[in-house]
This record gives sequence, C-alpha cells and structure tokens, in this order.
Amino acid sequence: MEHFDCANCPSRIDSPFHELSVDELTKVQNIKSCTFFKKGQIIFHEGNRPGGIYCIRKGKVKLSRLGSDGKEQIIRFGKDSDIIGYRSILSGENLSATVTTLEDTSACFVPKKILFDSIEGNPKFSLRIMKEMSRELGEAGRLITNLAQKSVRERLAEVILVLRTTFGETEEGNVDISLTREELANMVGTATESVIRLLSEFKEDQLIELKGRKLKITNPDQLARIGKVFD
Amino acid sequence: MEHFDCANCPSRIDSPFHELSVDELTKVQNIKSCTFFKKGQIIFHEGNRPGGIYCIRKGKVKLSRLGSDGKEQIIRFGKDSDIIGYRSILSGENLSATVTTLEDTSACFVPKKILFDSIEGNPKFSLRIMKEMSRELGEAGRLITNLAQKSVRERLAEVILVLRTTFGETEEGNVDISLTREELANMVGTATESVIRLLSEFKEDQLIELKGRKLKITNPDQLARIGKVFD
DNA sequence: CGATTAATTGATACTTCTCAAATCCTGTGG
DNA sequence: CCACAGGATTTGAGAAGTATCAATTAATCG
Repeated sequence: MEHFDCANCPSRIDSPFHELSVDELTKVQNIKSCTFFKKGQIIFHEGNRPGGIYCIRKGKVKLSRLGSDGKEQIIRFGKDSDIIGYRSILSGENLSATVTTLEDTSACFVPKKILFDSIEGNPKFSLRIMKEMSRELGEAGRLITNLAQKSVRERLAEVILVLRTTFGETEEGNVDISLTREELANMVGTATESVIRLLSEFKEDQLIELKGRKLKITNPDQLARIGKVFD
Repeated sequence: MEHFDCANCPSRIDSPFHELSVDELTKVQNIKSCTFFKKGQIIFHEGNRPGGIYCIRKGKVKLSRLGSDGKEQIIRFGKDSDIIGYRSILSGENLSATVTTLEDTSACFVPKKILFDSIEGNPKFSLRIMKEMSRELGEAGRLITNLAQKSVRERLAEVILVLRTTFGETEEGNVDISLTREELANMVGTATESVIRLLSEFKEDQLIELKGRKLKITNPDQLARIGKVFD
C-alpha cells in the first residue's frame, strides 16, 4: 500500500490533525501506516483494545454494536476525514463498537502514543478533538430522543433524510450510500420486514424512488413532515 | 451563598479539576460563584448559550431534551462532582439539554474563559475532560442500542437497575432518587400508564417494593434477566 | 383542608413483530 | 459471459405489545 503524504491529504483540513505543526505532522507522517480495506471488512472489533486510531482517507464505514440479543445496532457512520477509535483510546475502555467498511476504504493507522503526544504538546489539537466529541455527544442525544419517542415510521423517514445529509447524492440523484434493508432496520431499530413495508409505502406515496438498494428522495419536505424533522 | 473552598471540595477528587495545580485552582477559586438551587429549579435551558459550566458540589440533576412532540426525554443524570454544560461550551453550539434539579443542589459556576485557560495550559486537565466525554459517548451508545432493540418492559427493568447503580440506596434500602412515574416514562421512552402497569407487575412478581415514589429492589437478579442486562 | 397534580385502572385501537413461504438479486466460479 | 447458490427482498396472516382515551382514586402542597 502506498504511504500517503499527510501534508497533502485532502482529509486533513476537516480533521484535528489540521492543528498540528509541521514538525508534529512529520512525526505522524513517519510513524503511521496506510492500509486498504475492501468493502465489508472489519477494521475494529467491539470489545478489543486498539493500539491506535484510523484516519479515514477515502471511504465509508459503519460503527455498530451488538445488542443483548446479538442484533446489530448501527450507531453512526464515518467517512472521509473522520477519525475512528479515539473514544476507546481516550477512555481506556474496550472498543464499544465494531467498525465495518461499507465500500472500499483507505485509511491510515496512527499509534496511540502519537495521539497522546499531540494532546500533551498541542492544546489546539486537544480542543479540536473535544469539539468533535462534543458534536458527537449532541448527536447521540438527538438520536436517543428520537429512538425513545418516535414511531418506526417516523424514524425511517428521518433516517432516509439523515443518510442524504451525511453522504450526499450521486449524479443520478440517488443517496450516495448503499445499505441493505437489514442495515436500514438496524439503524431504525426495527424488523427488516417493517422497513420493507414502510419503504413500499413511501414509494407508493411518491416520496422516494427505489431501484434495488438505490434510493432517490423525490419529496424531502413531506418526508421531513412524516419524520417530524424540524431543522 | 457561602463561597466554598475548591481545595477542600469533596467533589474535586473525582473531577477534572483534580488535575489543576495550586495556582490554577486558586484562579478558579477566586472567579467562581457558588449557587444554591431548590428542587425543581432549572439550571440550564435547552437552546441557550451558557457563559460557563457548573460543578455540582452536592445534589442531583436530570439532563433532558424536548422531542419533536414537545415531550421530555431524560438523557442522563448528574450528581456530586459532575460537571454540567461543558459540551455546549466546547462545541460552541447551543445547549442541547435542559438541566433541572431533582433535589436541593449546590453548585459552583465557572466562567468558560477559565475552562479554556485550563485546557490551554494543562494537558492533564484536557485529557481528563476527554476521558469523561469518552465515557459518556460509550454510555450514549449503550443507551441508543437499548432504546432501539429492547422492549418497554426490558427497558424499564434496566432503568430501575441503572438508577440504583447511579444513585445508590438509602438506609432503608430504597433507590436513592425520587422520580415521578412520568419521569420514569421519560427515561424509558414510553407512556406513563405503561410504566405504572409494568411497575405493578414487577411488584406483583416480588421483584420490587413500592411505597409512593420510594422504590426498593428485592430481586435484582431476576430484574437483570428481564432487562437482559449482562454486565 | 381544598385544589391541583399524580397515580391507577379499564377498554379499545393501532402499530409493529414474528413466522412462513415465495421470488428476486448479486456475486462467484466455471 | 452465463448459470447457480445463497443471501436479500417481498408479501401475507396472525399475534403481541403499547398507546390512547376516559374515568376514578390517591397523594401532595400551599
């Protein structure tokens, strides 16, 4: 695998690593290792103790955890410029989620020592990490509220909109992520069959178009009303 | 209100402020203001921009947010030595939750400048904050999974156990927190009537004892089985 | 002690789950 | 490139779990 150059990494702009000095970045550059993951591969396994974090250079991953019945729950996604695994490193706990690629993904592994060194030596870097965690905490709170209070139908409508916001659209206007019906169910917290039935309804009502796993949103406003999304 | 002494604050041991030097702590000590809140008072209001954080010296609070139907969702609790409001400060977003006291509470307000100064000047303090946020993120993921996958019955059983773990027991063996049925419903994400019915069932099955809002757990193992809590 | 809020109980309706069976895709190897 | 195996998707029917509405009763707070 090619050893990518951090200084030119297009993902760095959105990342805490943007805050590092040239010297600090060089240290990262010299010690990191770049890896390529094929679609469906597992990067981190829930319960393990990682030796460092991954910066996603290009690709898409899902973070999921197993419920008490062994069912997968998708917690959130990661994509270009996102950092994966730092929660576990910072808390000193085992990994709370499994990270699986949703498409071919290239990512760089940064050992945890570098992470701690950067925190030790660069408050701006620390602050940037905290900011990121804060955003995630806020997002988690929103998700908690939605799961607790919204119906399955409402949650699915919202999830569809969230996916578009997160991953954007392809040239053809499809939401730029390919998920199985089961994965959608594992985001919403419902049975696969329920997702299928509700998607059919949404299609019937001309809110979306479906071609296999390709999904196009044709009436986002109505979808937002159904999902009670008021942003 | 008395101006409490940080150096002798019993809550400091468990708090990020434990990492501050004597000089740094003196700065906090001189600028902070101590406040007393009666039961039911609101400390922070969702949507506002706080000018700083609160250290809870002694007391209990709930963090909750409003769902799209205006229903309260309780996200988590705070008690002695917990810090409230830092998420919003660090992310620069509005407060994502309302903080309400569940009993009389004394807390100290620390302006955000001090918080940022401490992060700037003391990496150990930063790390301690990050550790705390990491734990909360892990906790949030667990909650998300439970809400998405468990039944109302299971969630209620778990909530009862979580409350005991969080707040401990009184001398009489009751869970040391007083919540209305509605508040329990707003944790579980269900209707108040459902909580009442299920609590009656649990009582019928001799898993718990109920006297008004006093709740005693008499069969935690069975409750854990029902709640599918495998810790 | 009223007055208000909280808790309880009952009846009914609805949403969602579960199980089963049939088709449709997708990725893979020949 | 094509056929095939195994997984993914779809549809149906019935059961179960919760929500909702309404009416009482109990508890709490000035």
